[in-house]
Amino acid sequence: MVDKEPESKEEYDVNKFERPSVTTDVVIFTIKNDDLKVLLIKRGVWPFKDMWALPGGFVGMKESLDDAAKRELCEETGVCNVYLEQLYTFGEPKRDPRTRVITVAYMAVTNQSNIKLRASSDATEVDWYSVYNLPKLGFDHAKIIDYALTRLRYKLEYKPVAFEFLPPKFTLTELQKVYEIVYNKTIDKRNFRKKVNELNVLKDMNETKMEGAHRPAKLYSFIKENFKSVENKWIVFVPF
Amino acid sequence: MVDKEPESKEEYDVNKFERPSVTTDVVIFTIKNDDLKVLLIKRGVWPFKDMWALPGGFVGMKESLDDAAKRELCEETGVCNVYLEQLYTFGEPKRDPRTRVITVAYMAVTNQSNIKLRASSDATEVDWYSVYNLPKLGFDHAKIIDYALTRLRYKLEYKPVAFEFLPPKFTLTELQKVYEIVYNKTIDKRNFRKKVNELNVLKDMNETKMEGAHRPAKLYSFIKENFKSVENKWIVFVPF
DNA sequence: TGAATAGTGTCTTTCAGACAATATGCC
DNA sequence: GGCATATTGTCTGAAAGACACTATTCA
Repeated sequence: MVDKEPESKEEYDVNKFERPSVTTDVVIFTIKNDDLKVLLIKRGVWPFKDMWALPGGFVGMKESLDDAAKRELCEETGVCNVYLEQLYTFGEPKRDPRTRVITVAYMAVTNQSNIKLRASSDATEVDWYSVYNLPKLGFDHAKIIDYALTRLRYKLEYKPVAFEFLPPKFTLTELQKVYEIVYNKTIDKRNFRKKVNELNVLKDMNETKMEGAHRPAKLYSFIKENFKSVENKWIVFVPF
Repeated sequence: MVDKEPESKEEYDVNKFERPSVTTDVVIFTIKNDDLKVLLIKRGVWPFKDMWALPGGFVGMKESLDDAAKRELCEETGVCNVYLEQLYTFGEPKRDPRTRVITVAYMAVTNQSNIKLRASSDATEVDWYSVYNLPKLGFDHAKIIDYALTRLRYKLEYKPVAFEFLPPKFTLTELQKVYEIVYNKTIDKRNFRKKVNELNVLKDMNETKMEGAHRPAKLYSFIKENFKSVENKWIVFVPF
């Protein structure tokens, strides 16, 4: 016996096939205490109860993947309105003990100030951890963070993501520190400034920042419109 | 009334949440008649019946995403055992008129020889189309192909994907043509050979290929083990 | 020997990377 | 003046890019 082929939405049987669950998980980076951190939540429920994991959750039937990632991050951690990009989709059949769960991983970047963490019902604790010193993680989240770090380093080479780590006004030393911390290596100050200058994407704010008994530093802001990724190459310090 | 929190797989209710469908779609590239082509199928069923679309289909509950992409490509088109990499996941709520369908897009590359196309039950026709002259496509598949082409060009800069377009033994002119066709621009022959030579990834097969009344060309093969993407940069002709 | 493609080297320019002294503010 | 960080330019080596002639085969 052969089923009649559906010819419209009304005739289409949505329950014909068994379906997996789809979640989003977000690796959110920030810089705090001169260290690259990711936000983790301590799970309050089975599976991996009491272990740390990435914020994330099920995708609603009527929301886009981007919206789901945004919503989950905001709900679970209080981190809202940040730079977000899709990374990779992890779908090994056994990666979640509950059922078949496919997760669309996202990467986010924010500056540390103005972020007030909050714990949700699913998470007993929320905290920043150094990417170089992670706790034991549930699911395949260690692999996801590893992937996100590779992407972050790669992305910083050719897109102006570094500014997402900084407040709207920043000094050149602060910008350099972002690269140094993400790449975990020191950079020559003169070469750095030479390259940044050639890009013509910074606006001198005619303000200075003083902190300590030394010469104050000029403050700059990033002019997004001036950035041309096709014509100008972006800063490349660590080729992969 | 509050549900008891599940503490094991047995207590977990997989049907608590409504779930989307998940598919894989594959953009497979090849070079044929000096043109970059993608494989399309003419849909035999609703929706988008009689329009062209990417090969793909629903992910099985017990197969990985990579396996699903491989299987669908092989089943629907007869193209099996090829280079495959995950691209991006498209999940706009209205992208499929049947129901909520999230698709994990893949990119594949193969050489044209040895491929015998076959049509499956879902497809009335299977054929190669120039990426520069595509027919009207169903779903958001035009966007997916566009994304794939960008990735392909980018990937060719730093990974040895070009060889996937070629048979095991090839001439330097054939290799150069791959880059010229993918980037849609001409390359200087001497500069190309200089760069390829510096990479030390080719083995002289001590054979020649003759076709026509002119000097025969040497045949080479690619030595995968010699390729070091971290130390050596790969060929970069068209920076993005 | 003419037609067609294979194969080869030099020069110039650009950019990355190494490198150190002066400037400015606070105490 | 001492301390701490900000700011600035030159030189060198490597690699990209422009460019043209000789070699080999067949008809």
